[in-house]
Order: sequence, then structure tokens, then C-alpha cells
Amino acid sequence: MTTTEMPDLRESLRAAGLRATEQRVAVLQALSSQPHADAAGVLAAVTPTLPDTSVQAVYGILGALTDAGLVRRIEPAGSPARYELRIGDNHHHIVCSNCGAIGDVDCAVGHAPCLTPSSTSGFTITTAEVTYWGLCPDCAAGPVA
Amino acid sequence: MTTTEMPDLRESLRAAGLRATEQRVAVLQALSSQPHADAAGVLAAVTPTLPDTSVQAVYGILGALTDAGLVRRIEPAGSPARYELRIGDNHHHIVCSNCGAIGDVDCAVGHAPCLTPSSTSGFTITTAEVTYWGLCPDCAAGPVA
DNA sequence: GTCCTAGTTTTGAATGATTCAAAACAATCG
DNA sequence: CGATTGTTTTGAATCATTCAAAACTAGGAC
Repeated sequence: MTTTEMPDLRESLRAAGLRATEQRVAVLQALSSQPHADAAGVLAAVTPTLPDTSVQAVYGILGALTDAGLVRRIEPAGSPARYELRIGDNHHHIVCSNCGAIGDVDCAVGHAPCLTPSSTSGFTITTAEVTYWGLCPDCAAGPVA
Repeated sequence: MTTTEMPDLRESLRAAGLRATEQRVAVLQALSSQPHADAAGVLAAVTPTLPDTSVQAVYGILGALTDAGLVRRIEPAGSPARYELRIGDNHHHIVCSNCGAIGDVDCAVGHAPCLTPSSTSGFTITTAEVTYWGLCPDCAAGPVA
């Protein structure tokens, strides 16, 4: 149940060198139920239980969690930043160009070398990020409706 | 010379169904000299010749040009939108995580199949966008200085 | 268990990028 | 050359995000 998750979440926070506050636990829980929530979505999910939580706190928490490596921030064009708990695997995302919905795309193992660019313009590359654009099932079904 | 380019630019605009205004020509010229300029950069480049150009006009023009397919808009995380004239080839970009500089990366032919995702979460995919992150030559040379 | 202190959150305000709306204007067609 | 419709100006508003100072609290120390 939800109650049993909390100790684990508190542990993760402590392990990452962060204080285990109610808000932080709540933010992590929010992200586990809403895999690609933005700051507003997280706030909305947290408010029922912790009504005094401010927007700034959410940004602060998400920033701290991101810095600590507990969450990953994704910023698709035209959308506010989204946050997710799936970290440590370099999976990618597919964004619905109609409604902004986001889906996970597992990184196809063995394909990694293909992401090595042919010309680097002299840049030193550290990461390759892939974003797919298309239509989510709902929008593909009824684009206008 | 710069003067000889103008007729061509005007032609392109007309061909795209857009009126050939001074500002639009100037914006196109700005983008040809500054390959990955943002709205502010374009405005700065246009102002010397057309001092009355407003920020909103630049946004309007860039939007119109983008819709018409004459320019491509790229929006790296943490950076204002950039615009470029290189269209029609699906090349990608490398962004300096230190200073935000952007370089072009030619799409490695033959690698395209690797961009086919393994699982699409039910989405219909139309585009795959790759962004590389790293350090530009300058920042790699002296990261702190 | 209580106190202290550094790390957190609240409160309040500001910033930057971008967009909206209405009025003034100008490129193109006839 | 005049009308029409698309474009730009002017002026203001919106959204996501960040800054700063004061109030607060988790967790270690005693």
C-alpha cells in the first residue's frame, strides 16, 4: 500500500543526502503515480495531502531531486518541464504533437552506436537524447474531436 | 553580394505564399549570417537596418516562416527557441551544456533504422529528433575561465 | 527527550520568453 | 491607382520559472 512505500522513499532521500521531508516524499509519490508530471501536476497531486505546499517549494524539491539524481527532468519543446522517476536507464520519450502526452521508449540495446554523430563540429559529446514526435493513441483516434 | 541575395529571398517568400516585406527579408538575412540565432539575436541583427522593428514582429515573422517551412525552429532545454535556415535535411544538433552554443550534426545516413524505437507505447511516430549534449570547443578548452 | 543548526519551505516579488488584441500600415491584385 | 487582406506596431498580458529574506523543522548532539 501507499503507507508501506513511504519508509522506502524516505530511505532514498536520506541515501541521496537529502532530508526526508513530508513534501519530498509526497512529490516522489506524485511522480510514481503520474510518470511524466510537470510542476503544476505535481503540485496538484501534493495539495490534497499537504495543502500549504507552495509552487516554489515544488520547484525547489524537483530541482533538489534532479540534482541528487533521484528524478530526471525532461523538457520537450513547447511544454513545461516534466519529471520522472525512471532514472539510470537511458530510455527516451515520445511526445504527442497534438496533446503533449508523453510515453516512454526503451532504448534499443545494440542501437547505441548509431547515435554516434558523423561530424561533431569540434564538440565533445557527453550525451545523446532522442525525442520522438507523433500522435498518442487518443489523438490518433480522433484528432479533432 | 548582400544586395543580390534579396531578390532570391523575396522569391522564396512569395513562393511560400508570404508577402515579401523588408522585415522578413531582413530576418532571413539575419539567419543566414547567424545560423542558430534566437529571437533576440534576430532582432539585434535586424535593428541596425530596420530600427522600428518590434520584438513581436520578429516572433510573428519567425512563426510565419516556420509555418511556411522556410525556417526550422529548435528548442533545446534551458535555451530560448533558436531558428535556422537549414531545412529539408533532417540533420541534428549538438548543444554546449556550458554556454549553449549550437552546432549542426549531419544525420548519419544508414543509421536511420536505429532511430526506430523498440516500443512505441501505442503512439504513431512521425519524427525522431536527436540532440547531443557536450562541450563546444571553446568551453572544452577552458571550462571555468 | 530536548536543543541547536543547517537545510527547507513559505511568503512575496521579479524575470525572461512568448503570446494576445486592437489599431495603424503596406504589399499585392485588379 | 485604389481596395483588400495580410503584416507590423503599440501596449499589455500570460506562463513557467527563479530570486530573496524570513519562518520553520528534520536530524544529530547532548
